[in-house]
Amino acid sequence: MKNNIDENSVLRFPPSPTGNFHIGNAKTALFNYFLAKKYGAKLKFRLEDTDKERSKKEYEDDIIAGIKWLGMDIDLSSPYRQTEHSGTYQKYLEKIISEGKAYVSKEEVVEEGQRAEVIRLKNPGKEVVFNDLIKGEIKIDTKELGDFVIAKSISEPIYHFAVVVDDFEMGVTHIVRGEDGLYNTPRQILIQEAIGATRPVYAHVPFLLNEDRSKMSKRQLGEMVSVSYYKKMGYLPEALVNFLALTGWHPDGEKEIMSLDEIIASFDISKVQKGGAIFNKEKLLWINKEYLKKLPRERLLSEIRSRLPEKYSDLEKVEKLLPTILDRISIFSDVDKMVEAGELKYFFEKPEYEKAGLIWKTSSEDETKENLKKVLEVIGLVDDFEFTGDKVKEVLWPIAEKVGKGQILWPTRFALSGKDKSPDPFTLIDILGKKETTERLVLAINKLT
RNA sequence: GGCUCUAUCGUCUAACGGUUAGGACAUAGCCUUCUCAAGGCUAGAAUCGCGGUUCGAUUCCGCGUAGAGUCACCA
Repeated sequence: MKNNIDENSVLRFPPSPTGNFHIGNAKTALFNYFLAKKYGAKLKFRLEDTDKERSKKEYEDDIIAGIKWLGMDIDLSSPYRQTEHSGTYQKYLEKIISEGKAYVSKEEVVEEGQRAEVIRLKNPGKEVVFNDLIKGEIKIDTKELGDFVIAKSISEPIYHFAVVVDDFEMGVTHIVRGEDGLYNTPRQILIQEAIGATRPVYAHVPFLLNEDRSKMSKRQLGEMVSVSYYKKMGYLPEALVNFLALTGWHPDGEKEIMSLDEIIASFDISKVQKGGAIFNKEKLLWINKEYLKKLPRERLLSEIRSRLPEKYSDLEKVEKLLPTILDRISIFSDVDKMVEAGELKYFFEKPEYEKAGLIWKTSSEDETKENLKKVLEVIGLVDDFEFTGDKVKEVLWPIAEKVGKGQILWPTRFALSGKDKSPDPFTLIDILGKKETTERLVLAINKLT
């Protein structure tokens, strides 16, 4: 289906500031953004803040911060606020009432808070048909809707009416929104026809789903539904954008790691999947790691250092440690986990351990002591000024091969780390340096009798 | 329940009506290794069911089935 989007088109992103920026909302915002950028169309930002009870400034700020963080270059300086256009709604309401297309209706008050009078649209009761860019032709019979309510009073339009008026006033030509809007579309089309608005082109983007295929919810996924969570957890926004683009859409080739520009260039709304997609967090993690690998060293260093405690601040050491850390993290908050698990501690201070840990499974205490002495001796032969893990490996490896690699390498590594699991001894030696390595070996030897 | 939408490996997805149904994540195994991580290689894994149309259906149509969404004086 032709989407007819060009540089004269107007798209929109209209969140209501009644909650934190939802990841599903970010997905539709992104799809709008890809389209706007690709075709040079406008993307207007609107705040649907008519619900005064639930709308909050903090949510508005959260949404704006999220848009910026994701790297969407949208003009956020003067959003169209529904609360600033009440006069406009009233004008249209009065117009269609006077034309007999809507009317003030007397209501029976059943519940508390119900109005005795509301405004209803005179529903022609026809079948509404529209072509959705993603879903295809949709036919819905509006008869059962009856004369539905469009405003609580002449100055209080309800959502559907406000949206239609806003889109018309803003010159919106393409509405790309979440799938939940699909069923709202026919009644909005009816309102459009009543006020004499032109019909925009629709595209309904499928949901992001929970594991059980229900709509992604805070109830099931907690904080994971909020964009701010990903920032907090140290995901890279580029990775999130790449991931979100890939849920429900796929480029022509098999390349999945794509820059924003590449996504924009190849994005095609007609190829968006019709069904929802379960949020695959493992894949997101993998994508993030791919982006991490490509990150400039300086940036990596500063992000990681900012997550290390004060006592691990030795710059030279952290620089040496960088590849080791990078191998073990997918997101920056994994650094926090490493710190908590004590996986970094032994790089900065001497480890504490029981001597039994030093002994390789097929070895004895005596043998271990002898082997460590041997290691110490050999390491002593490597010149101070060319002391690196590789140099040590050159001299130690032949011995390890002769005596048994487990016999030599396990106690060496354990003496340096005090851990069953750690990077290999040469990496440790490289990071620790000659003096510290020697000291730790001596301590280990002295533990053994 | 009415209405609407959806249906390819566990997950995200490719495939003008003609492919040994492709890729990625995850999983398993192997390699590399003293351990862990990373990396490399390999493997298993799918067209929801039944009918039709067609020389030929993952693809088109119908009916089932399953799932989701929606049925406000919320947005």
